[in-house]
Amino acid sequence: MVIDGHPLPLEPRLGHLLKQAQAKLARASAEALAAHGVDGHDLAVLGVLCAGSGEELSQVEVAGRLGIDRTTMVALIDGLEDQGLVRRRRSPRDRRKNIVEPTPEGRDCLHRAERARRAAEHRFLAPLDTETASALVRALTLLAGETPATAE
Amino acid sequence: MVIDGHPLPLEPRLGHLLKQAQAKLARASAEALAAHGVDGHDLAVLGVLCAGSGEELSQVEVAGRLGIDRTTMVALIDGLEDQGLVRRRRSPRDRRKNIVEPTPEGRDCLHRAERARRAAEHRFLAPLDTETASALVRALTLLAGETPATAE
DNA sequence: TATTGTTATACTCTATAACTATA
DNA sequence: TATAGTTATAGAGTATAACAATA
Repeated sequence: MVIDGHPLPLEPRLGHLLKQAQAKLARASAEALAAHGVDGHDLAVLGVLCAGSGEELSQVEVAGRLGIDRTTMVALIDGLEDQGLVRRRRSPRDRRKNIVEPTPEGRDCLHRAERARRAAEHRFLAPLDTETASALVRALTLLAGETPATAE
Repeated sequence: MVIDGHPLPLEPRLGHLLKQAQAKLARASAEALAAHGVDGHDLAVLGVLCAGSGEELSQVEVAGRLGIDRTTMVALIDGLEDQGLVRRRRSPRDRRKNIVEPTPEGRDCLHRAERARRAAEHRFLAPLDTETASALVRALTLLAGETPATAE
């Protein structure tokens, strides 16, 4: 990183670049989402709840789809429920499960906040031309994926 | 993220991709560096100390070049000094400053660990062809940079 | 016995405040 | 008064352990 005019101390490190780029986008997204009263995790949960084919999702199922822990999900749903964006109800078929459903307000919030997030992402990508931006997404998708287990 | 066969819940989010890619590379680098008894921060400090034109660097100067806090630097240097990889000595010209110098062991460690880190980075980039990989680095460099202040 | 929701706990990482010695 | 090094503290974020209810 260049600090007050010092030259780059090392050849650019991919790890640093990824970290800085991620942090910068995260800041921009957080700023864009703040106006809608949600953060990235909230938005992801709402997205999962509203994306599906109307199937009922429990807390662990939402957590599983987002790759976060079920213990983390509790506070997340608490916050969304306090804001009236989702509702919990016991599943009649398996009384251990909390079915989590978006409210109309939740669906509305999702649409507005998701638009804001996309706009922030678009602004973030503005330094790149369209082809470079999609090449970036393609490359990151390849790199972020699970490494296939090698036969050893 | 795809969890046990579920389809992608949302269109791929750039933020998630960046985070996952960064985390995956960080894990691979940490694993590669562990054999040399250092982590990424240690390596970065050694790199700054050994990169220069022989100029003496104090703790704050190293911290400034790496964009980390001077309070974080203390424990970092402590660890490196305990391992015999760097030495502290008071600057005779400004007795507030600790000049931090790499030992021969530190230089040796840097070279070996840096080679291991580069190899891990290379393996991480293996899913991409050479042109795509350099395009990725170029794109990330553009994106990670300071956003020029807009005239508003 | 295993799973779901929940709470409490611990642990990492980093940011802030404050102290000392020097300038 | 400002800076360098240091320590202690606090906060966010996340992982682990344990418990009650239910399967």
